Amino acid sequence: MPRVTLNDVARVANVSAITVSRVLRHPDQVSEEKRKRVMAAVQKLGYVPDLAASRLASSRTHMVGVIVPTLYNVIFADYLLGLHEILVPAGLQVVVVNSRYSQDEEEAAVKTLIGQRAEAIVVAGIHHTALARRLLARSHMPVVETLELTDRPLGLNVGFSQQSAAAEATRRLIAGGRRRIAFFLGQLDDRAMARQAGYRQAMAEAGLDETIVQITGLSSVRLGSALLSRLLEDAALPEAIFCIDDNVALGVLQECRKRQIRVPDDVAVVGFHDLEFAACLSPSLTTVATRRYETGRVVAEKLVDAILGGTALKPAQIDLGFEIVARESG
Amino acid sequence: MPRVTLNDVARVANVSAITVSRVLRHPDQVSEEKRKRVMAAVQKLGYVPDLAASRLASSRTHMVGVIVPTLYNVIFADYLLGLHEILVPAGLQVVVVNSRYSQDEEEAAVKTLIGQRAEAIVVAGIHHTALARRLLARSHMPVVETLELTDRPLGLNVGFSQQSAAAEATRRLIAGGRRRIAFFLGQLDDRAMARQAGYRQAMAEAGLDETIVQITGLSSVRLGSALLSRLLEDAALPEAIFCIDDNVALGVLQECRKRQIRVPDDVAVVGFHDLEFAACLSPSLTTVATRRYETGRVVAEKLVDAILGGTALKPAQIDLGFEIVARESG
DNA sequence: TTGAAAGCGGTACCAT
DNA sequence: ATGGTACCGCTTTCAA
Repeated sequence: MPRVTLNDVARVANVSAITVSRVLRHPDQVSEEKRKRVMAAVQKLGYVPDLAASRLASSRTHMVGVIVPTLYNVIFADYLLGLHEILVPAGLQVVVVNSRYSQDEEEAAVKTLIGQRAEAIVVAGIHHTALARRLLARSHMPVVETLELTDRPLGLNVGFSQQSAAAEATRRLIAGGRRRIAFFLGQLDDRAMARQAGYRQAMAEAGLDETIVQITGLSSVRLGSALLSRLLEDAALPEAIFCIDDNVALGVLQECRKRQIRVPDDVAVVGFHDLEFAACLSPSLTTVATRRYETGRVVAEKLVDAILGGTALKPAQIDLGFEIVARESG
Repeated sequence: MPRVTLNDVARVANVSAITVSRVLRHPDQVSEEKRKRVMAAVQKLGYVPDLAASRLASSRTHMVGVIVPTLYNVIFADYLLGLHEILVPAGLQVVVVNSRYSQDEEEAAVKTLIGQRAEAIVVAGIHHTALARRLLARSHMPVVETLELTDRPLGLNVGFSQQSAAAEATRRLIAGGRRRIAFFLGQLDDRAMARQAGYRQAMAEAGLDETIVQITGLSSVRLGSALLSRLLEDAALPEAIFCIDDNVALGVLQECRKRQIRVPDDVAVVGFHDLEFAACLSPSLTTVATRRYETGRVVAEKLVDAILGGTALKPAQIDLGFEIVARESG
């Protein structure tokens, strides 16, 4: 199946190859007559330019690579939307690669994106394999690490302190008079680890004992339900439960309902992320609002400046912060 | 910033360029001594092959393009996971492009993917612009349409009948003695339209009046809550509410709780998709289970056969069906 | 096992 | 405004 090439179009339109190329990229540099002939030929043949050839000749790919650990979590959808909304209108394509919470898959993704000669790489998180770090550092391309803060950024770093956010939320519960506060989580990925550290820090500051309940697995509503059941198997109900995220918190709320446990009277429940449903649950969910969408936008704006301006991305750290949103659940 | 090329590696390793290429792709065809020298040079220089050049020379891209309308809906995460799990081990890269529920953006995505010379295109849905259809038909590449069934498939078609599923769920409510049944939805995308048609069909069959409440927007928990509030502004509570999906259903359940409306005693609530949380809500949610993950796997298996086997994708229609899951809510 | 040369499909550069 | 030519970085012959 012979593919339609620039030369095929040129032959049909009876012009040179370069003229076809110009019609497609700078139509105003070509006379109207030839332009029409070329466009007609393009239509007729169903010609679509080969981006690999274009990239090889021009060394432009118009492509930004974005590595995320999962697509199961709405927070990444928010974040990708923010990136998308700025990059696409600027003529840059967003290529999403899923690393499935594996540093090795992340390394593979980095190789792929460098191999594709992406014009920038945006990666969620700050922990990478040594080789991935080395490749990114050498790649001479703009690199952005997001959603956490790091002391040794590879380039730009936009996010917030997961640990401070968790510590702050825990301190608030303590200030509200709750003493026995449990921390519920699923898998211990980087961000979960940072939040757990924040919880432990706040508990230690107040001289309180930790209660950490973990069942490995992606965070989910079902997981929240299971975590509460697990805890109640061999312990009394705590005064508060701080959940790794809102999905888990929703599961806890459902399980409380099933067991006739009153929230917040019997137990306070706090989530993380302020997903869209948090405000309209009954009771509404107290949580930590994070700025995923803004993160995407800020990153994208910096990248557009750097890529289209042809300047290097200035290394910097941008802390977008977080906010504790107090609602009915605790 | 001069990029490291195959020739740079060859020079450092003191071999020819083609030998470096062989070491990277067919290591067993090269003597151990040279192989070691080459690998050392690759490491030292941080060489990453240019995929555009490779593609141009070999006409293989190892890339499958997948177009989805949104990343906000977990059903697409399930579906992508199924695709991922088969394609990646087979050495094929999954490139996800978001069309944001726009046929024009879908057409742009098709152009991009054809331009990238993806080895196959998988698109969610069966409605496309005329040009997108034409380009796909001409592209000579395997094309798969998913998650719905169509009479005129472009190639392979894997999914289920959204309309039948919705009609079936509605009939079940009717059979349970419910008469005044409302249908709640957000935006009227293709799949929403098909489900609405199923609801109307079942209501018409039974000679019942329709009550359709719509507020444009992505489906969400908040939307479900708003839809019930809207309905109750100028109508009595119906006997049942069939929601466009489980998120909306969850919103309805929360709003019911807030208003002290008992489910299923006062009103039955039915969702769509059987998302992970449906089973552990209280009351648990009756819904229509759909097979997103299996869809992804089946599609991927067929593609692997076609691409690696070098055979054309046999046009066919695969109906994966659906299942009504009766739980406490209705 | 190894290498030289041609060429994949475009674009940059320089003429005309 | 238009075209000729070299070349982007790699792989595919084909020969040695």
